[in-house]
Amino acid sequence: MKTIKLIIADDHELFRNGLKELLKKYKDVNIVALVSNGEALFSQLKKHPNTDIVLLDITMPKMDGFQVLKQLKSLKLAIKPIIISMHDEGNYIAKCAKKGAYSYLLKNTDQEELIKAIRMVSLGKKYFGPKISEKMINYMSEQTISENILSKKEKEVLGLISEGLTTKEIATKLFVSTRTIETHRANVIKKLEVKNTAELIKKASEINLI
Amino acid sequence: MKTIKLIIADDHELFRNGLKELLKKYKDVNIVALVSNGEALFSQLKKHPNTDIVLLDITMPKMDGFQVLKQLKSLKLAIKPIIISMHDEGNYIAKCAKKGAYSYLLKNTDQEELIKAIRMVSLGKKYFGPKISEKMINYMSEQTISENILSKKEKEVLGLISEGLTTKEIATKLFVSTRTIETHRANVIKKLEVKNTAELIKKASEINLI
DNA sequence: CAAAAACTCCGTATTTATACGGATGTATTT
DNA sequence: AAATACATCCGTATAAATACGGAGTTTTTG
Repeated sequence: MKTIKLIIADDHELFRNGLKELLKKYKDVNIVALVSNGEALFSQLKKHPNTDIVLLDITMPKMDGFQVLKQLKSLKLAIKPIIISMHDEGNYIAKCAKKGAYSYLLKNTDQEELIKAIRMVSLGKKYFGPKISEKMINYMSEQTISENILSKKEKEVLGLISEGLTTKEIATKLFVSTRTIETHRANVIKKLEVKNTAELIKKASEINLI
Repeated sequence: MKTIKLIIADDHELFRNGLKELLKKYKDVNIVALVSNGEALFSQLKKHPNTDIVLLDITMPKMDGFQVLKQLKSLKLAIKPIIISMHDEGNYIAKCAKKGAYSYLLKNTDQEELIKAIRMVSLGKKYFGPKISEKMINYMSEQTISENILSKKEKEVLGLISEGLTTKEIATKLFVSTRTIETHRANVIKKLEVKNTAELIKKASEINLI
């Protein structure tokens, strides 16, 4: 039986080592390296080019999980990333799926699901549990509201509004007339479906627009 | 040699079990239970009343770490809580210290520091590493600005503003004059040291006031 | 290339927010 | 008992935001 070679990438040392201990008992799994950030992962990948899977955390210093996924995709490496994250927001899940993750597990997953995901992914199949899939679907519907819908200028204006600048100040700063800024503001308020600036800033802050 | 009896409370199963595996090698540590939330912790404490230490995560369902600390304090149990969190914000650290935590560790702590903390705490000593202490001190200076300084009414008004209500609407809702609300708004703006409502909502959102 | 989206600008009227400076009763804390 | 902080209210004036409705110029994209 061929063993599954995997690397664990997580900046939490306790989690990383704990995971290693957990996986020891599975004889078909062979942990080739533990790393604490994306950069370290890539240098390990040079030493172990035939690694099958990387268990990847999203939040890491230097180079986070998203960047890693992007890089892996562009390099067309054979390694299959499984995301292990504590974030169950559709936001994150969708992003990872789009960027080529083979699986997305929460950190409160049980061991059975973890090993199941590892084995499925090692066979080239993708694994997304029912809860995760649901989150992603729910997310898609509201997704349209946030990132995509604001133009660059609108985002810029929104940012300046949130810093306490008035319409006039923003106009001066951006070398346009106040009317332009008023229009932008009005459009952003309409797009985010809020009543006024106060609610706008709250909503923008909730969906990480500022 | 007397063993240190401890319970692990963390809603991330992988982390919980991983931690258990990690601690196995230390013969002076005896894990009596693993739980995934605060409620479960207290029912386990009834079964194991002479537990020495609980390794406690902050973010948990049903009853989070903060609530647990509060409860432990009011019940005056002998068990000593060690917080293991991924949050390194002074906010969290200070809160835990105030609520009676014996130690605060980040999830990226190494094993040596973990066991060191466990052993020190088991002797009744508190352990806060240098980084953690520093964070807490930095936090204290800005702490005054946030929670303590807003009155109940001011917090209430702030909340309503953030929901997009106008001064007039808030006045009607709270059965007071618009002037009162205007004053509240003005005072909150002054207290949080911002220029206007937009920046106010942003800051309030940043420091979790809304 | 053509269509769609984004960016820019204009006017007017109304509503809100902000900046002043002051005052009083109540509750809490020392 | 005295001091402090809080909630409440008042007036005036200015600045800013919001609601209408319209239109020309780029830029992006299919």
